[in-house]
Amino acid sequence: MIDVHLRKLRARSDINAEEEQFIRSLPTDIVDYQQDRTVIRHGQELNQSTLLLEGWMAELNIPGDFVDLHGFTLKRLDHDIIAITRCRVAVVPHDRLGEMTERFPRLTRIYWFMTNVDAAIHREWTLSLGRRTALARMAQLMCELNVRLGIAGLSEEGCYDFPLTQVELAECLGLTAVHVNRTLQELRRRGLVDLQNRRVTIFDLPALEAVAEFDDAYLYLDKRPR
Amino acid sequence: MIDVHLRKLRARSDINAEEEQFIRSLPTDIVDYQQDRTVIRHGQELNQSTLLLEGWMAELNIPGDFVDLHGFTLKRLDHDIIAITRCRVAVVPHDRLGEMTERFPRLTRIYWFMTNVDAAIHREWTLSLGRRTALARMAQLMCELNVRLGIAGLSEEGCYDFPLTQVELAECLGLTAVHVNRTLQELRRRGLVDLQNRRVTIFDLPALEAVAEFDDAYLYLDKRPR
DNA sequence: CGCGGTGTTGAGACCTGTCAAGACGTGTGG
DNA sequence: CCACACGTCTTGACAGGTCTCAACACCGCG
Repeated sequence: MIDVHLRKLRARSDINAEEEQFIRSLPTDIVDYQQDRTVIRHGQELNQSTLLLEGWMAELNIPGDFVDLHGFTLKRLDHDIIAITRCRVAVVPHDRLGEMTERFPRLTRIYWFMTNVDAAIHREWTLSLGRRTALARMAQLMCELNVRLGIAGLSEEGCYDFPLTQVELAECLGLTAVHVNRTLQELRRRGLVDLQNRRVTIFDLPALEAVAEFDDAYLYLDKRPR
Repeated sequence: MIDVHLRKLRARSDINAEEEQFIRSLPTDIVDYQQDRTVIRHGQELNQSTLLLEGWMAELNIPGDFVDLHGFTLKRLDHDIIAITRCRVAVVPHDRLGEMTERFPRLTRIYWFMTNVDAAIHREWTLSLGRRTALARMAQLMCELNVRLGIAGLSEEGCYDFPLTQVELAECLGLTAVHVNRTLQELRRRGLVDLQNRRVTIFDLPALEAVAEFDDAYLYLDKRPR
């Protein structure tokens, strides 16, 4: 179950057997959440982190993501995290992560790195919101998710499940639902991509990337010693 | 010189004598940059990080900020960093930071925490760009800088130096320079804040915070064990 | 069958961008 | 000292992207 997480790590860093074993020993519990459940409330004191195994959570967290790894050092979040779909998560107590920082410096750097990648994605969104039109932002989101879901093994030939409603999608993009609707129509009209029945189908990836001015540098997909 | 950085750390975490000594031993060099110099180019391979001691750098880095601490694990940046003013920095080789992760787990968690705070600030900006008007965004920027510069000892009674031109400010806020100009006039007209001669003067902080819907939770100013 | 959530469409308003021009200040060279 | 260039700030008129409000269609579900 946790393999999707290891896949995500290994897209950016090598993980040796000892490290893998430690990672696999991190969770103490597996918990399921119903759709629309508030999983983490902002301000709430945290002593554990949440590794998403199945389902989607707000802020576009997908399987394999450590949705509140930053909570390990922040000790509380300044935003809520909501289960967009029914979800299954692995619970990792902060004590274990603290132990990691004591015993596995390299793994610590790797997880530190992962939170920095999350931050880089948010920086890119900030740029996107400031400088791009709704069409380009939407296109970029589709491109980014195609890559991230591809790593998780959840995207095939430009098709992937996308469980957000247009209202939720609008919140992600800083738009209104009405404008999201019109933007989606425009993307379909141009033959780039379609979103129907909670599923994205990319017809013309190069053209979509061009509209989005997509450059995957900010996803840090190259392996380097960390 | 590095005291401004320690002040920033101590606003959020206790630092003991041994840790302080190690922090003070981190830099190997002090370097000056001229105004408008590109300090770090995106994509460039990094083996050192840059601790800003004096001056401002792009993305609103102020004295005390580790402008590319995330570069320690990312190994390259996806954006440039430019000296907005003449700057003085301390250079910290990644080897030393690597050593920190081996020998000082608590300090590692604290610096990890600091990059997560930077990320939280960017998340807040993302929200801001998506949901707030130009007026509210500008107001929030002034509020945030008042707090951050206050910690650095560079703000007094709501007055602080602010070296950005309106063009640069526009880039930060995702606006045009023309609209920044009009927004500044509106803020002044309302008696909230003024920006003249590269200096911000806040007349009515509570009202400014109200316009900005400012809540400093995302700056994580409370001390907790990390 | 009715209801709520979701998706779709239209009309008009508003915020912000674009383009263009001028004012002001500062430093440089003659 | 003046003339000039340049960056920055300011203002105006207009265009365009996005929002708001409202209404309606569709659909799964109780």
